[in-house]
Amino acid sequence: MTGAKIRVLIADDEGMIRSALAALLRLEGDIDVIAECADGEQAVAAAERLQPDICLLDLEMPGLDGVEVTERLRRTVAARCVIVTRHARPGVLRRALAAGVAGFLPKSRDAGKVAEVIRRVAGGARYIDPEIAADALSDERCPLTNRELDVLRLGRRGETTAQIARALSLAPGTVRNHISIVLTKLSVDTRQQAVLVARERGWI
Amino acid sequence: MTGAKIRVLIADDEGMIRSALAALLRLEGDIDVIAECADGEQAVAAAERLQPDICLLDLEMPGLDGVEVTERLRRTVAARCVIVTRHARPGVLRRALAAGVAGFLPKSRDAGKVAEVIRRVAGGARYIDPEIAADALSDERCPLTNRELDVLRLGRRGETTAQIARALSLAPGTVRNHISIVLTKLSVDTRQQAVLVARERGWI
DNA sequence: CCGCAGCCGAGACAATTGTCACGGACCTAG
DNA sequence: CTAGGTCCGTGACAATTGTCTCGGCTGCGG
Repeated sequence: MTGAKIRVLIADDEGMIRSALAALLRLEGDIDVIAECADGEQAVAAAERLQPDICLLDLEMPGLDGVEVTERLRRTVAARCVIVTRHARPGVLRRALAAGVAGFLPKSRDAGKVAEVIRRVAGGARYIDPEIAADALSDERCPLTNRELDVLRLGRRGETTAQIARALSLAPGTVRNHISIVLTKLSVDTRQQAVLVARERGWI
Repeated sequence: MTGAKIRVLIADDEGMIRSALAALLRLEGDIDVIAECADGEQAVAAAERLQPDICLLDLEMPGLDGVEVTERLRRTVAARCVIVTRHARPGVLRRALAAGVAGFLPKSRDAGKVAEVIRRVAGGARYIDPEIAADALSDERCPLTNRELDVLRLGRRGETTAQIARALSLAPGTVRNHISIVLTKLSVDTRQQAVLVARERGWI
């Protein structure tokens, strides 16, 4: 034998994929799944307690998302984090890299890839999905200003102008003005479309 | 041995879960995964060609969704369909049952459950997730009329009234009227919120 | 100090969206 | 057949949203 197994923590809010990945990884001789978590808080708590080698984190989770978990763990746990996500966009990748993740894999890839990435990352290398990385290089930065992002975020769920204005202590006219600029910058006609585009690109 | 293996077709647009489920099912001695499809159209084509015993269909897929695939196959293929979904709401279950699905399983369940459900359904029984079934009994029906659903669906992505009206060959006023009634029925203030609520409850 | 550029905030105006009252078509019970 | 119900379509009106122009503030390089 070549040494201890790689100790892996898995966090994903969707039970079916969490258990499926865990089952497949357990079939690998060199990997030991030591924890399965359904949300970010659980993942942080379990990681601090068990000190895994690798954390395999879903990006979209209630409470803390995968990148936020990575940030929390950076100071307290030596584990290297791999982010798995269904919405693999350049903006998301940038955010993940800034948080110090060691691996980034979209869920469109084959499940077998997961074990491969875990091995590479455990060996000290980083693994960034090449396709998303290429997109990230050829893609421009978010053209929206902070205030514009605030307004867009507050309007994410169809909130009315008046509600957004109250939440930010602004005149309604100002909110409409910001939104108008957003619509121009993203070349769309309604705030709902703006929200979709911004989400799509990982800006909100 | 007890007979031929159960021939299963899998359709899910998310590669990771599709391949993970396929890999796990292949480990079962009595199940044979004969096709993996990434969308509804592929699933229909493959099912008509291969005549599987069971179709394991994700609900959320581009193009045809799982329920629509079930409807298409009802006349041409003897396969029994199992729907797997991440948004398991009573409305969705009702729609699935109306289409004649034989199994309904939310993705929050353990991956091991999938093989169990496939066996039961292949044996002629139906399997409906008990928790969702209970919800469906105690929950009210969609109060929206067909036309109102049309309008809401066409406006799903923030389309403008004029676009919806053109798509349905209606006067803009009519579209606004339908939307107004929808807003009243769902007690919300904007069409975007109406879309969110309707999606949440599985009505669109 | 000045000019300049970018961002924020605001109000006036125009366009779009939401509300209301109405008429016609269809079905069903009496 | 007739009354009462529901659904669809429509236009007039009101409310909200989007566009435009403006002024104040800050930071930066002459």
